[in-house]
Amino acid sequence: MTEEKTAYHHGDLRAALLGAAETVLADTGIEGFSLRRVAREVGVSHSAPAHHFGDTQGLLAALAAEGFRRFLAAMQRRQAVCTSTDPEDLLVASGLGYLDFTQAAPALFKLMFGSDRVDTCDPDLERHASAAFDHLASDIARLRGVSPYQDQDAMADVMASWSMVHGFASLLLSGRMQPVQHMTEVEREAFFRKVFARVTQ
Amino acid sequence: MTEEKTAYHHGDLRAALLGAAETVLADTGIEGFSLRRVAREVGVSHSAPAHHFGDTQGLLAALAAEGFRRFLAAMQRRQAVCTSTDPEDLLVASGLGYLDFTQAAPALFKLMFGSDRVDTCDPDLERHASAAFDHLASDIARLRGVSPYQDQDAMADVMASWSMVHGFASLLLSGRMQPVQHMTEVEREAFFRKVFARVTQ
DNA sequence: ACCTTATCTGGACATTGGCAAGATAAAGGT
DNA sequence: ACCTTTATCTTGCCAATGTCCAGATAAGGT
Repeated sequence: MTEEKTAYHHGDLRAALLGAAETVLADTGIEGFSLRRVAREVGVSHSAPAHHFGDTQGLLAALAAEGFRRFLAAMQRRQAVCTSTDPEDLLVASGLGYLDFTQAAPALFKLMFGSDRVDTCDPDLERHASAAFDHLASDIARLRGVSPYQDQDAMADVMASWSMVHGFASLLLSGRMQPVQHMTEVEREAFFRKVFARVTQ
Repeated sequence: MTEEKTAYHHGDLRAALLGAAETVLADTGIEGFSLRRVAREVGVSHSAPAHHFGDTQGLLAALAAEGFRRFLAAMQRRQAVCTSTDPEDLLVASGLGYLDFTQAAPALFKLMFGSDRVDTCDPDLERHASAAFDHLASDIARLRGVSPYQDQDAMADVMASWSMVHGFASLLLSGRMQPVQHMTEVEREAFFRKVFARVTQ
């Protein structure tokens, strides 16, 4: 029951499919994504995934949920290595983590935010997406001293910083931000800090 | 050679296909987009589009180019009805035009920025995308009194405002901006002005 | 009139997602 | 031990899709 011996009952097909799905996604992009290829990659029949995820939407929703988990982790990681305790620096750190994620897993990022192929009603997905949003909200709460959920100006701050970093990342990925496209990683980070500063004052 | 009589030689198949493609795109989304359905909609054989656009990528690239044309027009329209001559107001007007377009043609917008299914090397597409970018750059040039192409701070301003409005629009479309989702149109515009003000100072 | 070129049709093929029926294994109750 | 139930996976099937290819049809130039 360990590996490669059992023809039937893979053991942990669900996880294996998710892993393969991410590979395929990164390889072919969302539009070229194929459920059958994922199955082939894992070495199971073409309709094996159905039992675990229902259909393609289901698999992609699960993958997107996993994406949001890592997305949040990326923001927290940057904050963890941030020596400062200044709320503004911590917000910037989150922004940098945001960018880290989009650069490391562009296709996954597009899936999470842009795609029509995910079941956005998936409760697990909703939960993890909300968790990521809450992280940003708490960054702003720390910065402004008031919860965005109770103060409309603070909520506008949340939306402003979120829109900024999200737009920056999206444009970068879509290849339409020519002047930034050819920068080195350090240059890009410096440039982002400069841009992001316009919203954190 | 006017209408519906000629079986062969449709007359203006290229334009008809583009029109139908937009309808199909709005109807099924990018991922559900089907070349054969576009052909069916127009009433031609399934491989008629190939001669005009090559393949699906080609058609979608042409559609995206047309999208950028209208995208620019939407920004200019808002500026045209803007009574003020204050550079800041004019920039905000562009932002509102940006939003107008994304709300009016969400699928087209996603195609233009998010999709892997368009041939991004298409020269016509490149040209119109650049024109839209230049419009924003000139808005900033007017506001800062210096061309972004010659001043890195001004370029950071361009990227900041572009990222902001683009992120705002994208998040709105992806349905992940819950607090703003349920606003009326006027509320949303007021909120956007508030958010966007954070980048125009 | 003839030839060239542009435009469109129709058939073919591999690939895809989803469905239904069946095979195989694990678990659970007696 | 045995039998039943459930979970898991396979196989065969279907309609739909994108792209290629050979041809049919029209338009234009000579």
